[in-house]
Amino acid sequence: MGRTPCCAKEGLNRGSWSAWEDKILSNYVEVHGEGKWRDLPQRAGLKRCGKSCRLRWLNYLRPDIKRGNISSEEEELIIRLHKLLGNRWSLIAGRLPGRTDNEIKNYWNTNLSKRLQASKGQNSPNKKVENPKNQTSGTGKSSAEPHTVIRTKAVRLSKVIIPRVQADFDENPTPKMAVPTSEPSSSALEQGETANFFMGFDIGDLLTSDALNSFLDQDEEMGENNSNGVSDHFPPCSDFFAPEIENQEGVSGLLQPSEALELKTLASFLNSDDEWITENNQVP
DNA sequence: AAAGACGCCAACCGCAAGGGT
DNA sequence: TACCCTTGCGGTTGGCGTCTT
Repeated sequence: MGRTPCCAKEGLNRGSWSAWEDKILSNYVEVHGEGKWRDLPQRAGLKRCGKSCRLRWLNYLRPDIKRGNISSEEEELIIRLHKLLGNRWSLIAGRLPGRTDNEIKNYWNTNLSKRLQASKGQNSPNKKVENPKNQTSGTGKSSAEPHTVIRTKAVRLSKVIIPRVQADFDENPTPKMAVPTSEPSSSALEQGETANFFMGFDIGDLLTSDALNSFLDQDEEMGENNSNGVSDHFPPCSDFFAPEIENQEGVSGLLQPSEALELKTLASFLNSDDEWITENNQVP
């Protein structure tokens, strides 16, 4: 017996939101701010569960939501970030201002995954290109062909995972992907300036568009990808990001303030005595 | 024109983390 | 330490519009 759904209470509305409900929710959040979602429906006078309200606000009603089609630039970024991050939709969405994780997830499942699958099929002539109609990712409505589904748990990132990196930051100040070594390098990490680097990239440089692109390009070049399209050579990039720190000023550039904070957090983590985990999940 | 198949996407679900007590 | 509550995440579903036959 599973847990009763959050909207199972009798009398609560489900399904599509009416314009009237949207207005009530928008007005309430604009006045009282986000948060306290559980109490919100009662306070606002909505017959919805808090979870539903939160989702509606985040995916549809927020004022900074960008409407309209995904541009080619955005699409390219999604593809590259997915290659790097896997199905970390919220992280990918964080790099596309105004886009939601749900929107990107849908766009990926309905457009990009099929297109990439088809192009892969073209690259390997022995493989038959399957009918895209048989490849809907999750509907279960039309999957006549069996296919492998890579599933990941929905988890929040709570630990910073430190890669084993070359200790040559001092000699190579220019952006360069560090190569994992057999031993974690403690000497470089003990030095203060190491905190300015992230996998061999200058953290300040990573906050610019060009450097981020360079970073993504080099990640793509890092050896084989696994079946999920994620580099096996390094753990997913997101594993290096620490949780956001509140009340710090962001940094302008392609990255969003929270991402800048993530890098800042990593930088401070490199100098901390907190838990260290290598790419093999071993504490050095 | 009608019916079935298909595609898209908003919304829902279950799970996990983190904070509070 | 254990439990509860809140929040956030990715996977999945259902409804509706469009396309095909």
